[in-house]
Amino acid sequence: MNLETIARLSGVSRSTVSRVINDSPNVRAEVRERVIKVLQETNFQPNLAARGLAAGKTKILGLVVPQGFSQIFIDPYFPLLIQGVSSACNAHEYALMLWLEEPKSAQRMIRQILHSGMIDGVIITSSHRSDPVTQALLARSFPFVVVGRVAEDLPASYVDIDNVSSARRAVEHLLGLGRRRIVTIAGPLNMVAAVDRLQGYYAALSAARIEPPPEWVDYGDYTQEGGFEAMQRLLACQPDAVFASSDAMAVGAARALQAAGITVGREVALIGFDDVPFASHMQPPLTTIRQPIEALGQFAAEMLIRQLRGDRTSTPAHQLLATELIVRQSCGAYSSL
Amino acid sequence: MNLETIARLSGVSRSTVSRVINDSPNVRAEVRERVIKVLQETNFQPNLAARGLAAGKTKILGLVVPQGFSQIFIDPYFPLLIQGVSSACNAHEYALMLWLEEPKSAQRMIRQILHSGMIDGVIITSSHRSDPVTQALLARSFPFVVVGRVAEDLPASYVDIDNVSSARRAVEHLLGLGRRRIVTIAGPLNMVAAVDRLQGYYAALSAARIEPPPEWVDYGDYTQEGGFEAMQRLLACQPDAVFASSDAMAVGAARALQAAGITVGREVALIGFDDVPFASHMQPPLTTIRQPIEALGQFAAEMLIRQLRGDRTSTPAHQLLATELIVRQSCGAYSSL
DNA sequence: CTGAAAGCGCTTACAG
DNA sequence: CTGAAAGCGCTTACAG
Repeated sequence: MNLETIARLSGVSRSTVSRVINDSPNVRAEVRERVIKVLQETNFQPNLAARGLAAGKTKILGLVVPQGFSQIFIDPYFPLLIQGVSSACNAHEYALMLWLEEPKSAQRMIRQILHSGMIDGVIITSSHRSDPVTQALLARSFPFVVVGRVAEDLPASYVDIDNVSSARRAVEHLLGLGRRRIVTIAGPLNMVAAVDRLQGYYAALSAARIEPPPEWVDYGDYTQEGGFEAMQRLLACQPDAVFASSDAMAVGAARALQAAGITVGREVALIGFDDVPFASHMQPPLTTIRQPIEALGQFAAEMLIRQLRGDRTSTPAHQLLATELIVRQSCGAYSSL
Repeated sequence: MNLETIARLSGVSRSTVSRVINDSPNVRAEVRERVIKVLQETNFQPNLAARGLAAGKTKILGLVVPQGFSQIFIDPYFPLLIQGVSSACNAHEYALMLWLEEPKSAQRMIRQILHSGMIDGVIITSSHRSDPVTQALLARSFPFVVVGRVAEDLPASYVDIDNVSSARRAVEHLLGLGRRRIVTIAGPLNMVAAVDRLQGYYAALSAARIEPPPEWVDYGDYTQEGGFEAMQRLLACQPDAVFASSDAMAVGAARALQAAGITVGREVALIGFDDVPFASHMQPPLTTIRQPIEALGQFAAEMLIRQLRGDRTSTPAHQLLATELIVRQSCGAYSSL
């Protein structure tokens, strides 16, 4: 079953069938209808390999998931993101290829993406100047979109949440509950999101005319252990609230607080960031900021598809999605219940 | 950069380069070496679209994830499975395409898989006789492997755990702890795994010369709510132990028990199945059976690749992987601690 | 063991 | 608006 067959069945040339399939305007309406009818009757699917070869377009998108990501299995970030990308692909008749980065496979992955002639564009979920994948994509001006904000001077489109204002909102919630000695466990500052969340923390305190001493800020690596250790150090500040910039670190912090005989939600209010499923099952359930992960994937795919349709030289697009404050018991808002 | 270029650089014909790339034996050793050297120097990647068109092979595998799957996000089954498939693909130089089933997209997905000329073979993660995807694959004898046992009379290769013996092991653990009134919450019996786990339950009791009355067996839909409701009904049997055939249902069961004032791990021992991350965070932590999910994905991909290399008419292969009993507090083994 | 040539199924200037 | 023809980059009988 190929174009030639469809052409014969509908009494036109192969070229015309191709035009109909690709929505070219240069087809007479009645001819178009005739061909479309045959197309539907035969349930025809053009051979993507041939199309890829002839036109340089395959209607296949790639998604690159960095290494560490898929290892944090308590966190459904990765499946939700895939879900979003996949549903956008479905909606736009694209197919999806997936690469989970492995230690030694980056070079081959780059080859497969850039030189296989198989992929129209790619979504990557982390990007910094030294990232070899980003490098390669930029060097060949291969179309791509990043999930997560990138440095200003990298000419790349991205989709992200507004980490600054989301973190600010979290801290403002604590302020609204009367908390004043609010410390924070920030993430690794080589990650853009970590920097932004810390900035949001400062912004909220500053607006409340609170100037946090340097000791109020400690750092973790986004893991429970990191949160636990940071919290132990922060206890010396005698905080009445903690903003942890990931739920995982909040879990660790809660453990450290409990170990010190402090009741979370009463003596110390605790707020996280992400809203992983486990957050609602903690004791006490964790107040946190929910990211629209699936939507991030969806918007990234749609941004990429738009970029593939239009001219590639257009200015990089940036899109920030809204987050949601999820109030549970750990911040003490319901402590009287 | 194409075969022609490589041919010129190494002083041979395009055909010979192709033979070297595809490990054809019909190349003189010194010529082969010369070509390989150029290949490495240029970091050449053959155009997969062209190869797909010419040879009908692309070195791309497909993975189909059924709908409900990706919605159970507390369960890392899906990311782990992808991880396994992906790492096998990396090891064998295959690339991976992914489809998450959506309500209306099955037909297009089938078209993309079967008729796009893009995919050498596909891994599907559920399969029953009426499944349209399975139907289509069988009808066209498209190469595929199933994760999860399929009915005897379906000529399909599969990888699975041994659900019967794993469930039996779980129930034997309860028996070994002196429990005798062991009830079970089975899964939906239209799922092969649910039937098998129930059979394992019967086998263990039968070997212990216990004949469970029909009331001891109730059913859930693998969700927490289902487990909660089933447990409420089972309370009338005055059980001293419960085998829930999924962790999610075990969580629901624990809640129902606690609501009835029963201490899990003391008055009633509880054991689950799956070992989702949440299992270890429950109160009390859940004893359960751990599945080697990542290995399932890996073995499925390798089985498929083997099938693609060999003749397709060989007998379907079946492979069962071992599970592990993870003993925590919910079964009461440590209740004296 | 090696090369020239046909062909895989599309798209797309080009000519009409 | 439509068709004949070239060409995308490979693989693979075929001939030597």
